[in-house]
Amino acid sequence: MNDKERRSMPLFSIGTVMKLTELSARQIRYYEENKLVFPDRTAGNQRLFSFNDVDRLLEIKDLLDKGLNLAGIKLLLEESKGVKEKKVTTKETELTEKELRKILRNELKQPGKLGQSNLRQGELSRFFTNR
Amino acid sequence: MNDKERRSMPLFSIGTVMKLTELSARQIRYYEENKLVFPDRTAGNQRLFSFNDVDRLLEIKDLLDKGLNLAGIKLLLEESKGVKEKKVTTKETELTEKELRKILRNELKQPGKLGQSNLRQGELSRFFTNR
DNA sequence: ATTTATATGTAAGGAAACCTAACATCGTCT
DNA sequence: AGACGATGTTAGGTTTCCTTACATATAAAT
Repeated sequence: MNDKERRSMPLFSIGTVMKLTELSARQIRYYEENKLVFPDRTAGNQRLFSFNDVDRLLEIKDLLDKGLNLAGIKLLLEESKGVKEKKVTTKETELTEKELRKILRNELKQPGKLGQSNLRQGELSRFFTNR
Repeated sequence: MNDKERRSMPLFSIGTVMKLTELSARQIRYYEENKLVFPDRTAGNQRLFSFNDVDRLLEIKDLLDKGLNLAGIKLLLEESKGVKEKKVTTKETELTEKELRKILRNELKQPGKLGQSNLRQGELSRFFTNR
């Protein structure tokens, strides 16, 4: 079992994730609905989250606090996820990318804000795993 | 949040622990009943296990495979838990300790056996935490 | 060879946690 | 005012978990 596997193991119920991230169940499910996280499911269809999922949720929370909207966050997360898939940068994607720039310019002009959560982005996996 | 806290954080449902340890719910609850593990509880009385709890269960499983009984395992785990509390080694404790020796002598004479679980004792926390 | 004790399985009834879907609300942008 | 995005809340249903009790298999003691 390597580290990658460990961090993507489905371990946590939504209740535990709520405490870990201080997000509501509604929020977590809404982010999933918008393709920002992809928790596993039990045989009975209940969500099971991994360390990676929790980290991702903390990141989402952080970016929301900074004024981004979910569409922008999704693009950011996809982008950072690797420069792969560089092939078909369709018009559609181009538009949304332009949108992102606009959003970043428009919304990120009020820097700082506050946005302090119980756990910070990346902290969970740093704490619990070996890299 | 230090490492000790991390490892004792109540995180896992019994369902997750079952998969992690390959023990049945019955077994896990029975070990708790016999004071071998002490999982937390949610507000609604459902068990929540920490990394330490899971490690402990793996250790129990290992020792059971080696032929020890729960009483012996309990003594072993308490003993290794620190040489503190050395004060009142009551007659009662002495007897049970003598008992343990006997059990160890009697039952541990068939060494090896097999006892290979999915995860080995201590492995979980080694994998998931930084020490 | 019974009896006794230990460890585990299984079933029943109930409670907690979770699920989806729908509607409500609140703030921001147009 | 209206539309949209993000979240709250509620309802009805399902899954998971709880305790308790009884059954069983193996090993130990009588």
